[in-house]
This record gives sequence, structure tokens and C-alpha cells, in this order.
Amino acid sequence: MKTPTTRSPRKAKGQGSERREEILDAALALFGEKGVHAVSTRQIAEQAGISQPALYAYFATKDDMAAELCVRAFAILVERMCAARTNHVPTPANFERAMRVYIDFGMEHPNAYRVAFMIEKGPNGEFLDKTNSRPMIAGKEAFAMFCEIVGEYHVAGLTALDDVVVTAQALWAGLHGLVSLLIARPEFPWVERETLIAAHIAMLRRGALK
Amino acid sequence: MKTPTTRSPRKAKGQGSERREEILDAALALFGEKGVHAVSTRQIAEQAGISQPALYAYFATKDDMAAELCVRAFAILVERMCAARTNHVPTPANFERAMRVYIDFGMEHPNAYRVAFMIEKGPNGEFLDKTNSRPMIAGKEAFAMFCEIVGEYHVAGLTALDDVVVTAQALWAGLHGLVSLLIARPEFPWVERETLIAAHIAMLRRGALK
DNA sequence: CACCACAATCTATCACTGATAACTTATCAC
DNA sequence: GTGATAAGTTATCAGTGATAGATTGTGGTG
Repeated sequence: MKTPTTRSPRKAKGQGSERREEILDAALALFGEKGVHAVSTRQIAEQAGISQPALYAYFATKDDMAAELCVRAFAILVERMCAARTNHVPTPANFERAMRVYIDFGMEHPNAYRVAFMIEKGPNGEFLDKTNSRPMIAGKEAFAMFCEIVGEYHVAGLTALDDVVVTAQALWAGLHGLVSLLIARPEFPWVERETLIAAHIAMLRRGALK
Repeated sequence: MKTPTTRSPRKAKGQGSERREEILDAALALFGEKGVHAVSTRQIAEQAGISQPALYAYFATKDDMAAELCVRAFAILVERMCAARTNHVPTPANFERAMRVYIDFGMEHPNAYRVAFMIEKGPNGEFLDKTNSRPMIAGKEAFAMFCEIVGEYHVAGLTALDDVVVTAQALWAGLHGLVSLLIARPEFPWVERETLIAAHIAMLRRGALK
């Protein structure tokens, strides 16, 4: 074993890890605009100002870029939900606000939401489906946080069901349905968006709480 | 204008339009198994027992195959909902049965459901997003049928909201959320499926009806 | 300074994709 | 038979994700 002096040559241009962020920025913008599968690595590279093979110095595959963005999206969601949870007494009105945090997240980060929840499984069925992939772990964390919020309403005796996890999964599914459809099918003749969101949240509240 | 005698040469092998069905069968199986984008036209051709360019005698693009399958999926859904509507008095129990028709459809035809509702928009954002594409028209028809069902509960004075369309869209979104997540993320640690479905439907019923 | 090690990046290329063009084959009407 | 035509083929295109190997530039060392 030799004693290697610490090394960090050639920082110019991409300044080390900034390159990685530039690539992710470019990828997120393009993925959200056109969809993951419709974006080529050459487009990402051009947007990031580097050659296409240079991407592979930072990411093993294109899906890995999507996976990283997915993990980050979950982190933002967790942060939002956590922030909404502080000084939060369980009332029906606060319940609706909590649900709206999720929907607002989806509406404000459609690119990230697409990547996180609406990506089709890949050629080998891997990506999010892999039980211990990083995106799946991040997703479980986000769901755990969601469960905690629902749990507060449960211990306050406000939930209609006894099982917190069942309630949380049903609620999450209900929220996801609206967000994903609004993102995926914007051309559908939806009623006015705010009206629909408010009605949807009210419906979930009436259904989940006593 | 000449008077063309009716012609139909060369029926052998693919026997005319049966070829088309064989192609769609192969495509549906593969699309559902691996996802639309992960299936190549060569795989479809091999499964259908023809050469790859032969596909393009029946479909202009690969997406057109998906679009056709999408339209058919909607047709099945409409048929199911229509069948469930006959001799159907608006009671809470029947409401839950109607909702279950939708979820059962998704669970029994995950391939078709994927194609119909969970396809990412293409490179140019066309496909379902196009306002007058055939899949979009079929989707609107299915939603109209769903509205009719919800309308029956509305005229019976059972819905919590006045606006039938708002109620129907919120309900559809709620149903879609569960179905799409169960299909797209089967590895997620869901609670027992039947328990979750029953809880979800009950939640929607409590939220949508008085 | 000269020199080198090495990380970062590039050019060239691979196998594969969706799609098209041009050719071949088999069936029918006559 | 014979020509017309539908159906299917082989050959090929540009573009994709990914890899191999050459090239460049920086920092540390003598």
C-alpha cells in the first residue's frame, strides 16, 4: 500500500462537481419538457455544454440521471411535508392544507413529479421497481413522513379508519391520481383547476376523517 | 373514372386483416410486459411472425399501435361501465360496486390501462395530448359514461357536490391514482390489496356522497 | 524550469432503434 | 399465360445509448 498524497488536478471548466449539477439541471429541464424517453443524451450534453460521452463520467446510464432527480424530488416533498407539520394541530382545515402541500408540490415541480412517480419501468423492469433502489428508498421515506402526518389525525381520533397505513396509502393514491392526470393529460377538458383541486381535497377529507 | 372490379388478391398467410390483429396481440403483450418504450418494433414483428418493416403496412408508427390499443381499452372500459349501469338503482352499495368496476378493469387489463392512461407524451407531445386524436376522443367518451353514472346519484340527491362534472373528475382521479400506482409500483410495500381497494372505494364514497 | 501522472474530455465507434426504399413473390381477373 | 396489385422481403437510413481509446490540460514533484 503506497501513501498517495491527496490529489485533485484539473478543476477547470466544469469545476469538479459543478459539472454534475449542470448536467442534472439540463436533464431536469429537458425531461420535464419532453419526457424522459424523448430526450437524448446528446441533447442533454449540448444543453450542459459538453460532449455526449462526457455525461458518462458522472452517470452510468441515462436512467441514473432520472433516478437522481427522482430522489431529489422526494427530498423536496419530504421537506415540504415536514415544514407543513410543525406547529400543526390536527383540524379538518389543517388536514386539507396538508393535502394541498402534496398537490402544490406536484403542480410546481411537474418535471420532478413525472420522474418520481410516472416513469414507466425500463427494458429490464428495474429503476423504481427494484426494491432497494435509491429512488424506492427515498419514496418509502416520503411515504413514512406522510404516514406520520396522517397518524396525528388518527391519534386525535379524527380518522374514519383504524389503520393508519391503509388510510395513508388510500389518501396518497387519491392525491397522486389528480396530480398525475393533470400533469399527464393537460389537454383533457378539465373543469377549472382550482375548483377541481379544492373539490378533490374536500372529497378526500370527508372520506378519510370522521 | 373507371369501374374497378372488386379486388382482393393474396389472402394467404396473414389472411388480410387477421395480420393486423396478430400484430396488435403481440404489441399488447409486449407493451404490458416491458412498457411501450422498452419494446422494439423488431420484437413485435418477431412475436407476430413477420419481418419488421411489414408492420408499417398496417400502422404508420409504433405509437399508432399504442393508440389503437388505447382506444380499444377505453371501449372495454365503457362496455364494462355500461353493463354495470343497467338495472342499477343509486344506493351507496351500488356506488361502491360501480367504482369497483373501474378498478377491476385496471387490475385485469394492466397492459391496456398502461397504454391508455400511463403513457408519457412523445417527442413532440402528441399522442393523447392532441385534442382530437382518436385516443382522446375515446377517453372523453369513457368519461362521459362515467359522468352519467355519477349523474344518477346526483339526481337521486345523493352527491355531496352540486356539480356532477366536478364530482366525476375528482372521483375518476381518485380511482386512477390507486390503479396506476398499483400497476406502476408493484414492489412498493402496499398493505393487502383487497383491504386497500375496499378502503379506497369506501373513502371515495364517503367523500363524494352525502 | 522540465517533467510526469492523471483526471477530464474529446473523437470515433459499436450495436440497436424506428422508419423508408426498392425489390420479390404470390394471388387474382382476364 | 399475363399483367396488375397486394403483401412481404432485404437492404439501408439517420438517430439512440453506451464504450474504447486518443488527447488535453492541470498540479505536484524533481
